[in-house]
Amino acid sequence: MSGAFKDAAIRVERPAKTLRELALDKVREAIVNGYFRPGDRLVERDLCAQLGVSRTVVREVLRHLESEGLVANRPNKGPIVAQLDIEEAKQIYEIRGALEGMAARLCAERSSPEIVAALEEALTGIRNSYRDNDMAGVLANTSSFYQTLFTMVDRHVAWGVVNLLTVRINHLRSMTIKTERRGIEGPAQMSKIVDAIRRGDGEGAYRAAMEHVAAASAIAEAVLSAKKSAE
Amino acid sequence: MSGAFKDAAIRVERPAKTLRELALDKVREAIVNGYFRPGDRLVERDLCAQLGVSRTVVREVLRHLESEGLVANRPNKGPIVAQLDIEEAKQIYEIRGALEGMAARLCAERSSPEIVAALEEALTGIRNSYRDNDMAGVLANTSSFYQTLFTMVDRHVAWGVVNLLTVRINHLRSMTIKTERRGIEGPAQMSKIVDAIRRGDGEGAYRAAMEHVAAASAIAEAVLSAKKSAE
DNA sequence: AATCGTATTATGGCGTACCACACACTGTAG
DNA sequence: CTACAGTGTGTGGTACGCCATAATACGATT
Repeated sequence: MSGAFKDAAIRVERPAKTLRELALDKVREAIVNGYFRPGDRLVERDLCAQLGVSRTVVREVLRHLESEGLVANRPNKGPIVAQLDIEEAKQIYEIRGALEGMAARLCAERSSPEIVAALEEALTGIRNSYRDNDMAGVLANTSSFYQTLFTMVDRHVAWGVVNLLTVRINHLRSMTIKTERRGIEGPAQMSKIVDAIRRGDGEGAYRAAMEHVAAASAIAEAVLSAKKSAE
Repeated sequence: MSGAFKDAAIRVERPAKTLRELALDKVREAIVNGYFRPGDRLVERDLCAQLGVSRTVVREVLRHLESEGLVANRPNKGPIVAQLDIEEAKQIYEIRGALEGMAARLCAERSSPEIVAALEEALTGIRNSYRDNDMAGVLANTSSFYQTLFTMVDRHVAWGVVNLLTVRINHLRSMTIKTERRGIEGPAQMSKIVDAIRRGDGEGAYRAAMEHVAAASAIAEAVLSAKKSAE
């Protein structure tokens, strides 16, 4: 074997993302970070102009986002940015709890220094972002923490599900993490997860993960109902 | 108020499914029941002819199925029917276990005669379908059983997730239910779930649901590896 | 004859133009 | 003041064309 080629390490790494994928990312990002607000209409031809692509592409993007739950399609009236009602949000948190709990348990059961180290690295990232008041960083590192939880035990499908659901509550997440004391409690709860994993305590890791999500859910519910009554 | 119109009881019941939705259902069905086999190419222009719709519609349908995981898109080569590898199937079963277990626990915790009755009705449907050797009926009624489990406690989002994942393993399901003795063991396991719910035993319902899925997963794994080695 | 370069084909990616239909709005006539 | 017709906006859907790329077939050169 000629050594250098036995793995694909030198592959040219095609940036050949199709226009459709680029547009998809743009619009999704625009929705999750609030450029388009829930209830806003997404007029195809307007999007064409804003994105600089054709209607064909825009339509495919809208379909895709629809199946992700970020966009709602009203028959004969066109797509709008999906509204998140409180009931749905609670269910999403509940599902995340079940799946993240499952992943945490698996991590604990096959606990290893690598897993613990990777999780602690993400956790440090979160603490640093809080310290620097970098809320976008907090979100990113939190995602990274959970991604580690799932991928360390090769649960890519479950991670995909969690990721899919998470984008739908993204603006909620960005509100919960700004809550008073969350900068201390959040990392503390995650630290409990890591501790349980370190000592191989599956049940403890499961419960700790559930509790963390439950706390986030409670805050989200409070925020959401506060916002609702303010309208 | 003019009385007869105050509720929408006589509403025309929108036949207003768009062409796109019809086409989507057709293609999805064609994939899950094996008309298109894993690995088959899905040539856009051919599908246009077969479905009698335009390329725009076909493309949107393919994108949608891609995000459902039923279709895989190879860059610059076009879409094929997704191949299901054994690892992914196991993960899907695992997730179903976590979510169905969660739903079963919730049903048990707020146990009511309605819930039990609805579940038993679905269970009877399964038994009858087995008796009549109606395998399509078994699948439909099994879905119905789980749908009841989720919707009785208003977990529509979780049901959506399970449903989404289930279509990806549909042909596996149709193989597992044909397995010897499954016609007896399957309903027996589900009956244990209902029993636990009836007596309000959340933990028992959770475990029974997990066990049922685990059994299905084991059979699926056996079937899949047998098929693999046969190739 | 084997190999290498080139033409062809198949197909996806993308854009444009067009029509039909549903809905909201608006101004006008009764 | 209301009913209604006209109008504009926007989606649903179709047809067609162009370009880029991958695979294959074919032909030329050594």
